[in-house]
Amino acid sequence: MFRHVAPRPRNSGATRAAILDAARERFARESYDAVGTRDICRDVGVDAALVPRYFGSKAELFTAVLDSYENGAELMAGDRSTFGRRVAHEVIYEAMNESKLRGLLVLLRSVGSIKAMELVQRTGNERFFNPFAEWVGGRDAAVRARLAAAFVMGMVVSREITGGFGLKPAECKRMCDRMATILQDIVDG
Amino acid sequence: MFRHVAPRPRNSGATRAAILDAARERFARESYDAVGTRDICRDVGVDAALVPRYFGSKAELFTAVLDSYENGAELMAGDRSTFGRRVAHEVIYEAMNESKLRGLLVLLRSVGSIKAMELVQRTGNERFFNPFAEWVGGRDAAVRARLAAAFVMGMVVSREITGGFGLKPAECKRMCDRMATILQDIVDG
DNA sequence: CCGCGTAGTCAACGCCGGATGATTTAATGG
DNA sequence: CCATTAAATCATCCGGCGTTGACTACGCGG
Repeated sequence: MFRHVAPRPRNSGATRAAILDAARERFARESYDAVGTRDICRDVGVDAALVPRYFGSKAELFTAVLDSYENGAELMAGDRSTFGRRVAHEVIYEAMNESKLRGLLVLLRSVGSIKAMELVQRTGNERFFNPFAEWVGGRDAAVRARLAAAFVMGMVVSREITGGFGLKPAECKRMCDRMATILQDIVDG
Repeated sequence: MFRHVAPRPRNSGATRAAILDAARERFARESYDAVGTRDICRDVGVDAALVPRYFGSKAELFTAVLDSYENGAELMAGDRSTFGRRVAHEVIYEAMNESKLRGLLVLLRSVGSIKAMELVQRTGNERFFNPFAEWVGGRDAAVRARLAAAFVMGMVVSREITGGFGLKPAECKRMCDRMATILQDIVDG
């Protein structure tokens, strides 16, 4: 047979990075259990045996993905006074595929798999909730961070469960406004 | 060998019900993908071949579980003016194992499995969001129902992801109060 | 241009999932 | 008390999973 595509140049570093990238994509769409190493490697065009070779195991690849997302930073980037509006808009209007909040998706898709939750819990606390609480600051920062983060995650989950919000554009706008207000109130104190 | 336990009396209806019950339990704790028919049937003490026999397939057993939960009703039962306090307390303090909100767990554990989401979407809309929106009532009922439900689900997810809230009792109480206020505000208009 | 080291593939393993059809076991009515 | 019928089990299939170790082929230094 003819070779129709250029063969990937042999470069272990680049290949490893490509696998990590494909894994980020996959794990943002489906849970740890649902994604197979064969799926990931098919996306890259390499053999599945490279996962244990480059990462040790599927679980370690997953934690590498978790570490690759600056989970907290994505929420915290930007002006503080527009936090509510910014995040609400992101959650409701932006396709999560290209959203800055995709790191959150990886986290919340783990709900339901004991295996995945074990891998996620440390990241969830150390890398997301704690930094976010610090950013929130003020009285009861941990509490308010919890509330705000939960609201964001809940909206995402709610949308995923029903495949979109099923609302008219005008309703969507009002929902966005209200979500923004609630979030901002929480963050402001 | 001796027989140590009394054999289950042969009754297809009761056995079917027992399997459904065990499945409710399992699917409230782990996702569709993570739970195997063998797990469920081991809980009951019967052979895994009974799942396809009595329910057709694992997927149909799962939808039977979804239908068995009166998802909306659990949120809506009780006095309207205490909705916020009631639900907040339920989410934050009650072990989800015996909570009336367990039906919700089954729904949100599906986030992460395309297979499960296909099975869940209709239930999510028809059996949860729509009735809840009707119960909420008033201006923008659908919007406000979405917001309230998302908040509840988010708090559950957030707690699961980090294995508890990691807050001091006093903080927990303040979080509960604030959550109650926000929820009540949404439901009130 | 050749050989050596390594990047990548390949075939296979062991395991576990859901499903199937034949077989055994228990309850029931005559 | 036996025959019939339904209930439950058993052995098995098929496919997919993550992982392994042996193999192949590329690319670079001499």
